[in-house]
Amino acid sequence: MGRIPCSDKNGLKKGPWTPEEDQKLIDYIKEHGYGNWRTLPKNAGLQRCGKSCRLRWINYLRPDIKRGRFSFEEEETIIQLHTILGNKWSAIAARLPGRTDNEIKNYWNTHIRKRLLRMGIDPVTHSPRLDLLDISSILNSSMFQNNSHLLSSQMNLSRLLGMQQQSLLINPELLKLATSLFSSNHQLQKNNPYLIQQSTNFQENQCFNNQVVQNQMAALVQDILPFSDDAQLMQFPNVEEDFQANNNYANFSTQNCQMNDYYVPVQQGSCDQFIMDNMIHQRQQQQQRQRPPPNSTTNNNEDVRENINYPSSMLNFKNVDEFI
DNA sequence: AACTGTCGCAACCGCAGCCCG
DNA sequence: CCGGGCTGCGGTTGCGACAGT
Repeated sequence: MGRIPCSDKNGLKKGPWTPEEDQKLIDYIKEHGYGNWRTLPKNAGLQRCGKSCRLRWINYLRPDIKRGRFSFEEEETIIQLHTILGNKWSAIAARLPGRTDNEIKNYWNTHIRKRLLRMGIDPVTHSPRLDLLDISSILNSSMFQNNSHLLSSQMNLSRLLGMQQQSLLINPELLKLATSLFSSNHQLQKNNPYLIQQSTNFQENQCFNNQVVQNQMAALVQDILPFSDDAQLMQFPNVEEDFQANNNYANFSTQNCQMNDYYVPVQQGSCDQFIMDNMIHQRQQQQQRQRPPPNSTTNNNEDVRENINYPSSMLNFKNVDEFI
């Protein structure tokens, strides 16, 4: 595998490493440790450049390398970290013991990225991609009918869109984005069996989905009217309060929300997003316990993965600085 | 069986940033 | 401050494996 070996100007070998070369590098580093990659190949008796030696060691020969397929938890972690860090593969790898930046990068490009695209999620922004839904069908949608405060949000947005009709017509991309965000709640429920169908609490999901849409709508309004007071017309209710009151989720602190192994201090205004993230995390853990054991067949695991739709909140982190 | 297209991944390339004289 | 050397990172390449026809 890899490129055809070829010698460069300095007569150094390139291309795939042979087992003999690997052994030489391993033996040398075991005895002397690594460091000064420039002089290492010469000292180790290798016809390679230091860069190539370093890459081989870091990505393949290191004893703590974890080989094999990424676990579901690792996959989730990669997506979450990518939301925060972007293509900072080395930073992501630092939080995944035994995995290299190269491996994570390859896995992202060959698996996760494609899956997100299939789900209609932009792998770069982690937001729903623009679609071609008609605004009228969205505004007439019944998605908000059972939720009074969301209905008022809808009315506010309708008013807003009316006021901004001209600019939206001028900028069709914004119009598409608006329709996309309105439709995302419906799509979440329709296309997200992972999240919705396996839950025992529909109200909980409804609350979560509404929050996702509200957050995105709020962001959209800021995009549409970044310098206008009209943006203030969009007054989204505090779902966190509503949620805690109705569902007794007292274990979610408004000051510190646990995310995986991190305790993340967050600002009051954005904690609701973390609460939703936490809900998803707990639900995932619950579902994880219900999944087949890891030694079940690869095909089964693959089938499970291929049917997974990642919750939107998983792809929508806030308080990046605090998390890092 | 032969051909073609696609996928996965190891390895390379170029650049940016850091360090040191 | 400046320039050269070194390291590390992210993007890209290209081959082998595999699936589809």
